[in-house]
Amino acid sequence: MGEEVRIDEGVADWEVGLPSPDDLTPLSQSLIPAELASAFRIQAEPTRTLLDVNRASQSTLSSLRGGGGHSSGNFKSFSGHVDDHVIAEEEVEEGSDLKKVRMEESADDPAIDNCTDDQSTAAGKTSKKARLVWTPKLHKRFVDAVAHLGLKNAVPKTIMQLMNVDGLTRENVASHLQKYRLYVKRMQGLSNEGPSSSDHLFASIPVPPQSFNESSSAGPSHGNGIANGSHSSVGNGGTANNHVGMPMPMPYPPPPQMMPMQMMGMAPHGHGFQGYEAAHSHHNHHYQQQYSSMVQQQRDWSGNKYNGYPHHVTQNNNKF
DNA sequence: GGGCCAATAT
DNA sequence: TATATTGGCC
Repeated sequence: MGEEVRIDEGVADWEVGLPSPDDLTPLSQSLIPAELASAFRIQAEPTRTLLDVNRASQSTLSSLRGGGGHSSGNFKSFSGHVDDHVIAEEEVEEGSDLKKVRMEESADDPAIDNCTDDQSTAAGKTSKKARLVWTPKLHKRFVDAVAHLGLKNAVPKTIMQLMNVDGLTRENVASHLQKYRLYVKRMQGLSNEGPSSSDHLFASIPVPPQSFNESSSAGPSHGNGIANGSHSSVGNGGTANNHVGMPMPMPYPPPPQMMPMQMMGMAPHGHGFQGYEAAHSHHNHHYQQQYSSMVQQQRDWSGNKYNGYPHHVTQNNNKF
């Protein structure tokens, strides 16, 4: 507060301190090493000139502004503020796999005296927290996992294991699970009513019918109240809602063995994958959100095979 | 330690 | 707003 941005003859103060053009990787420069590109069958970008880049930018802009808008204006303006360091890469939902993009937060600026905190410390390693974005696909996997385990076993740890997603942590799942349970409870509560306008994500994927297997007897002597909620057991009684009687992903609990999903990567050979979900197509999803799927993170996603995406990022993507 | 949940932070 | 983190509790 109190910081004023003065604009003088087109030059704003905020420009001070920004890296000079020379320090930046020009857009016209390909960020993908040739070997990498060929490894992923990525067509080598024809060297672009600055002019090309500019032209492309303009056409992008005009298409965004123009009638090109697919849905109601829902695009993130880049003009805004760099809110949280989470930058999302648009995802092509159709048939495409998840992408994870890690943006390096130029946490630089040691110059900024009072860098209040954040997690400085850590010797140089500015590890910013990773924020996982639950894309429809990821969520689908999550729901499937929950469905496969009985409610009883659907705990963060097992869900996480079942999902078998590379950088996913128990905390990620726990957090999501918490929210998901709330959503499910709400839905069951008012057994008729569409989703509450929020949670488009959850609404787009039917919540699986209540536990099948899992002996109901085993009372969760544990503290949690989920199992024995006072609310009417949703059991079959619910009937009314549960929109589509969605075919269960899997009839019984045979180990689903989903194929590991790499959040960002995809097999070099492209679309052969996702067999599991492909089976049940509900073309009902029309999400109107930007599906930014990615995780911005700094920690090493141990287990990750690749890290980058052919798009940007990866500049200081060391170790290989 | 793991899990649940509510509240709170980012 | 969505996700993460924390604290209390079992």
